[in-house]
Amino acid sequence: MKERLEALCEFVQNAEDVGDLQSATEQLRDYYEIAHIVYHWVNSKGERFGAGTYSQDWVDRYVEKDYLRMDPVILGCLQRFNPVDWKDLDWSSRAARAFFKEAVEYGVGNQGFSIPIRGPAGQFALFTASDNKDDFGWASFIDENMRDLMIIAHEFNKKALEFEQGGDSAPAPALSPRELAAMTYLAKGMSRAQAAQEMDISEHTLRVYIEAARHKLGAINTTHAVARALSRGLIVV
Amino acid sequence: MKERLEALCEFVQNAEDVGDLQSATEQLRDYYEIAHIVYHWVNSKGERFGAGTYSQDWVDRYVEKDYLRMDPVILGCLQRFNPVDWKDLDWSSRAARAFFKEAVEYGVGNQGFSIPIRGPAGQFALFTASDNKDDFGWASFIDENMRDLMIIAHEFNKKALEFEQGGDSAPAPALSPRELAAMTYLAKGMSRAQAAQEMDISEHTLRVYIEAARHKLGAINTTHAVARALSRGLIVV
DNA sequence: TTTATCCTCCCCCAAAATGGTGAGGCAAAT
DNA sequence: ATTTGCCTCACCATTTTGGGGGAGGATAAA
Repeated sequence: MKERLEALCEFVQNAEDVGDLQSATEQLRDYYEIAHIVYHWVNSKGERFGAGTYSQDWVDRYVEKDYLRMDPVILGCLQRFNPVDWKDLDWSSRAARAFFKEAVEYGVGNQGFSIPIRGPAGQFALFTASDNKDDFGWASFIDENMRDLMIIAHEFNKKALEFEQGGDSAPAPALSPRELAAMTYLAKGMSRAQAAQEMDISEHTLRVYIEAARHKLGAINTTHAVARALSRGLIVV
Repeated sequence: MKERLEALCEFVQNAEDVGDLQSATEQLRDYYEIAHIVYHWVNSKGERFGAGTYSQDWVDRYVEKDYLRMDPVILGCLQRFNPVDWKDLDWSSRAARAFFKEAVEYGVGNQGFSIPIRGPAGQFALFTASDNKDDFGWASFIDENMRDLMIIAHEFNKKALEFEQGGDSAPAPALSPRELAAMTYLAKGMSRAQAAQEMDISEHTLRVYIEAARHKLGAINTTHAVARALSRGLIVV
């Protein structure tokens, strides 16, 4: 059985387009003998992609109702690091319970397990397995397969990132040390005067760095430059 | 052997303080028979913690020289999603090569493998294994153990997050939709006037959002607020 | 139902940031 | 050896932000 999983991992690794990922989710679902496997991600431009085995009806419904903005699975995972069982999410609001009821009606399954994955520049993805099982059966399934699922989720995400970067590769301009320092201090909320004092240079000089960084980053003002430097992982606050 | 690994995973899971994580890195190093295992992380407040087997001399040297700001491993992983072999990083600059040379002299090892891990609220961590090996030996070590290392890294991070949240829970200030929109437009480089136009509200109203966001985020100016919103993953540009 | 949060609008004025232009010394890379 | 990039300093007028105040209506949770 493990060999089959290896093969599936390789299948994901060799995927050449989103269709292959779609196919991979179907194979995984069959392999695990559960209701659904879904992977979807949001790239740094806020565009969404998905591959999974949910029925088209449910996907349409989901998009139509803009459930993404209230789905407790999404909201919960956005604030979490570790994989989460759907049972542990916040279903307290009326809207959330109605949503869950509807999801079950559409065949999503009454049990679910979602793995959040984050990349640089705000990339966020979710890998989900769901099924109809009782609590005990689901718990033992998760216990047994969680780690494999995490590895597979990782493979999916690697691919998703490849596809994204294939689209347009931002060469990530390098900033000089002083420029980085300037950006860092500004990101910490210092004024130019304060940052200049911290760096022990004149405010005029500091401005030169800021402007240089702005140009390199293609930013139109300081806030924009700091945002880009952060997004691209050039500085850490 | 696998059982031993399981035991180590459990050891990490049962860690009660940073000292236990430290001890875990030592056991992992011995288990894998390599030079070093290091885990270090930056929490949402920008504080750094670490647990690992590097010599105190090297750690002191690293802090003293503020190598964090130029270490190609850190810089590279901040821009990456997937685990990376040190060989694949950017060592082109003179400073980077000098740094590497020095690191080797301090016994860090000439080969390394680092796994970047991201959590919500801008949490960022790095799990690193390093050793002295030739390219082939290292490659086969990585090939064989990468997945286990990823799982272990995940366990470390789970613990680190627990400790952080245990210390003092930063309640993760939630911004309202309009506040988020305002932050997003500002992060894109728009002026208040432009953002207001984009949101189809008066500039005065926009200012209310910006100030509300500033206060919620504990930021002292707009740039700071945008930086925090980005760091904490509240907005994506 | 009450309470809380959000959304929207308005005033004034001081302080800070921006944009454009210019210039010299120094180190590294080609 | 020449070019390129980095670090440092300066002035001007204009635009943008920041800080303080106050107020009404809608919506949603408790």
